[in-house]
Amino acid sequence: MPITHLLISWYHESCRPLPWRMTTNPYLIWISEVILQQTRVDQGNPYYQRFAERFPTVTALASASEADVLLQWQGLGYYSRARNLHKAARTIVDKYDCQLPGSSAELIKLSGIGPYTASAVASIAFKEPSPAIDGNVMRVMARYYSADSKVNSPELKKLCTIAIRVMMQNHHPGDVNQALMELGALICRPAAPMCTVCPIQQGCSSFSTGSQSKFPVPAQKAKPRNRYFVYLVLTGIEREAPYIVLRKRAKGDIWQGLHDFPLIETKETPTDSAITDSLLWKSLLPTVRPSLLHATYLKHQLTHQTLHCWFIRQSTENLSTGLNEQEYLKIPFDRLHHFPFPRLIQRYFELRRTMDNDDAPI
DNA sequence: TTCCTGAAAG
DNA sequence: CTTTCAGGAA
Repeated sequence: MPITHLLISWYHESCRPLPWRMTTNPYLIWISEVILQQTRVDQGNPYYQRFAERFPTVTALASASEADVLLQWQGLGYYSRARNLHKAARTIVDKYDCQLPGSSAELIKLSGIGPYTASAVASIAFKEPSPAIDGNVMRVMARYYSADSKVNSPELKKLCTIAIRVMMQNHHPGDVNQALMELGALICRPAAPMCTVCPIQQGCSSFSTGSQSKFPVPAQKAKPRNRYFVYLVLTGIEREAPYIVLRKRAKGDIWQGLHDFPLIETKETPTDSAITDSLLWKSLLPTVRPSLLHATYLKHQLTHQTLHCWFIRQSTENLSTGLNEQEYLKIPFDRLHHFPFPRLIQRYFELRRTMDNDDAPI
């Protein structure tokens, strides 16, 4: 029995009944692929369900505001995926007559669709024989061929492309792509692969020499840089309603389009005097003396940055001057759930709720 | 190179 | 408990 047959038979018997496998709707297949980029199935699944319900068509997605889309995406990370999804939906409505383009060559022109997603969608939705090569697939192939090229290298991608094209000659391209990804997720896992139940064990070079753990050869990883954030958590009461001051994050840095608090960033571990010296503190609270010792500290790890964050609570009664209302938003507590926040800020809110363990959400 | 998070590993 | 890891596009 040829290896590809064994793989595809295994896939048809053992594939998980995931919601996006229950549809032939190219739009929903696209959504699921974007959500699953850099995201595990268990984490992405509930997001897919809610997203598909809230935005059932390209038109629905294109009609929504970016903030609405980000709100649905809140907590998933890599928020550019949500912004790009929204942008691409508008392109599809404006330039493609509300229909998802039917080839990988056209799909790849859309925001947020790269070689992997273009091939995945085109192969699954349109039967195009285009290999979809992600980290899972590269791991499977590197082990199968004991390939020395590093993960993500052009060499390894080329090897994958050629081998998978051959597999697609006698099988549904979407099944071949999904079978390889499913094998990588369920059997040929990063650690402790389950070679004893692997459908393509008999052809696997690494298995034959017991060298599974040597492949794929890892790429070198960059070291994260440290950043130091001092957040001012300003609360007050206006017209009997408690509010908190938020700031929408701008372009050119992390979390763009999401919300956090007025921020003092320092180059090194902040000191109380560094805070009083900052422009923001001098303009808002020149008579108040900050204490980092009494601030809430949270550490937050991103791919390329380690954030060290202190949260200083102040009542806005102490404010010397008015806030710039263009930049800073006074938001009543009961409207906070309309705003998308990064996980760090959600964690801060959760922490406050636990510490106060009473009525106030802040 | 840069973007984020939750699960896994230590 | 803290740190590392997995996962594509621009």
